[in-house]
Amino acid sequence: MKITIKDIAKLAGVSTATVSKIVNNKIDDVSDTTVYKVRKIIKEKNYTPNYLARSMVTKKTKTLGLIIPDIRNPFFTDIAKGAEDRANELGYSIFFCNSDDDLDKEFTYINSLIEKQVDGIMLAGAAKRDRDRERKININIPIVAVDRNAYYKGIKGSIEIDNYTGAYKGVNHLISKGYERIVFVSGPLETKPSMERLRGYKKALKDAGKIIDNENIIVGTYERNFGEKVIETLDYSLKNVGFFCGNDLIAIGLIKSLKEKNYKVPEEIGVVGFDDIYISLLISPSLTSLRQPSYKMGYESIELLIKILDNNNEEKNKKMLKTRLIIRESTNRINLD
Amino acid sequence: MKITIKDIAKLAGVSTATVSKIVNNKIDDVSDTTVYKVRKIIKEKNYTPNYLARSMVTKKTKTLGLIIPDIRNPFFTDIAKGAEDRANELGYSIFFCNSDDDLDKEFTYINSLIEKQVDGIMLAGAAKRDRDRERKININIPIVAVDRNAYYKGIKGSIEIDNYTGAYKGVNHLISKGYERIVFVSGPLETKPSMERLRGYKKALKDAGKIIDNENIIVGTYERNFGEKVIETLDYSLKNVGFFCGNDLIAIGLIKSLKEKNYKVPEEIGVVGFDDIYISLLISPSLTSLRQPSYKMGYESIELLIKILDNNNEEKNKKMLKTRLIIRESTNRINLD
DNA sequence: TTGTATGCGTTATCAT
DNA sequence: ATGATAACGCATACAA
Repeated sequence: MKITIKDIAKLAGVSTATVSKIVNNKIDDVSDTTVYKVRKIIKEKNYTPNYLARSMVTKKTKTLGLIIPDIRNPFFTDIAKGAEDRANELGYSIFFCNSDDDLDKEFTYINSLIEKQVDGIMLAGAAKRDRDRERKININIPIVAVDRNAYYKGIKGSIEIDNYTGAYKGVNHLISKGYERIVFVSGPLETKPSMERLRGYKKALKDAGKIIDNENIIVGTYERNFGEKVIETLDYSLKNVGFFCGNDLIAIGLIKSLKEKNYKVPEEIGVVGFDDIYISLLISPSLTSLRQPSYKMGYESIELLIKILDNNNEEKNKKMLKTRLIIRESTNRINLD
Repeated sequence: MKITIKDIAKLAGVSTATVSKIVNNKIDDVSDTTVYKVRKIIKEKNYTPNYLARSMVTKKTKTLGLIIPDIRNPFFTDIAKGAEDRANELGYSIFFCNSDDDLDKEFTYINSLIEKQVDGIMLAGAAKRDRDRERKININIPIVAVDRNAYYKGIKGSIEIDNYTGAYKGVNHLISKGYERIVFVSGPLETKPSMERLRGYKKALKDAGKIIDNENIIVGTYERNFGEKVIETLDYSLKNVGFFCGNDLIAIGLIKSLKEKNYKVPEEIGVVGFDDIYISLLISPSLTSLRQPSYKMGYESIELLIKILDNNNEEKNKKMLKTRLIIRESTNRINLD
């Protein structure tokens, strides 16, 4: 039988109200002696409050939901780790949900999280969105969107990456390395990151005096599998082509297929990824990529979410973090300019 | 204001008791007409029960805890994914915890999970254990141990891998490929998997008529970093050496350092990993490894845990899964035998 | 400074 | 077949 506040009250010869105050540190008008006495008994009896009962009356569960599209993508794993660490530091627990990039599954999870009365949700949304359906869902708890876009009513803040500048830097790097045709192997254009990267890609081409050709924009999913298949779909020569990829998984798949076809990377073909997941360092040739502060994104998203919950959110609830170009072997050839 | 069972009762002109019965499908002695009437109103009003209140009285939260050592290791990521999928299918939510292979952190998480009244815990324990301290913790909910060993009182079942046979197969493969000196680069020997693999390693050597030399057993952590440093510590020639590694991360680090020192893998040196994480396919040379059914381990652990919760656990609560040797480039040389 | 009483939303027991 | 009511463990408004 678990010990309750009543037991403590009886043992201490005080009321449950007094014990409750002491447990919650609202001891402004409780005498030092009773505080001492009760604390001692609490310690002795190893009493811990029942969270469920507490939540019933406070309407707060100290619990958050975390929804990410793909736990197998190290980028999201890092986000999750950052989120978990910060939540833990602030005394929150996290319900963990994997949407598999499926909006319906995301809906289901959101409902289930609301039923379980989480205080808030941190969401990296599924790729394909549906503005109308999302708007219809009645969400009365705050959501912080991270990385991906979403349209729920509950969204009260977001942590993003400067994808536009990141893409610009990556494409520009390929151009400066003398690759002639620059191909963008994009993730789903429904996602804001992809849209922004496309913008950056176009701007970089434009600034370099290159023409933008739709033939050079290939759209697929954020999966390695897509990267592996991509060259099969191209009907032009891959001589001196620079590939700018939507993420590292795509780039890794692409490099794999290029090697199998005996293309030389980086001599003939350059490849740039996005995310800088740790595998990118390990493959051969190692991958030039745009490093995202993924752990930080998770960490700060939870921080923002809890700040919103505490209503200390006078500051703006939108934050944009920077990327950094990490140059490795996959583009490291002598500049032909 | 959220709608409650009382509201439904009032609208239907029945008691909350009746509504409760219908909500929980205990309708043996409720008339069809009231069932129909109440169900209709529930649907109209979009009523969902308050889980906290329900849990207060049923003492069940339909919530589980999942503790793993390292979310950044794809092996555990896969376990987590399997766990989440099965929990979701069975109507449970998962609190997700990362112990960073730190026993103290594991303790803290277990306490916090118990406070949050999870129904059970699935645990892949931190590497270093402390039998005495573990035994002292009073745990009144079932724990299923997966992969790693642990000594808590609450442990009611386990899902393991046949590490002994796996190691035997891996070492035997190296021997059959003609590598002369077989070195075991082990993870922490406090973990049962490492102990079992050591047993398998020794048995394979013995069966091949080789002597067991402690100089050939290097112990470290399950991290890539350890693998990268390992050859620095060896003072014998690496000519024709076969490395059997405690996991793939170690093997990947080892291969990286071997390449940097211009050793030829697999011609001069063979490397076998353990886990077969997906990166092993992508590095160069690709890694021969022992595939573990990691997703399945997570999936079945949750299944077992919930079975124990439901008291349908007449079957034995211990299961041992098999490994499979996946041969790739890192050992693929012409047999010198 | 302390205690009493009520309510949070549900399930379960026992009458009716 | 249905309903009244206690109980779960706590926080809080208000009274003392």
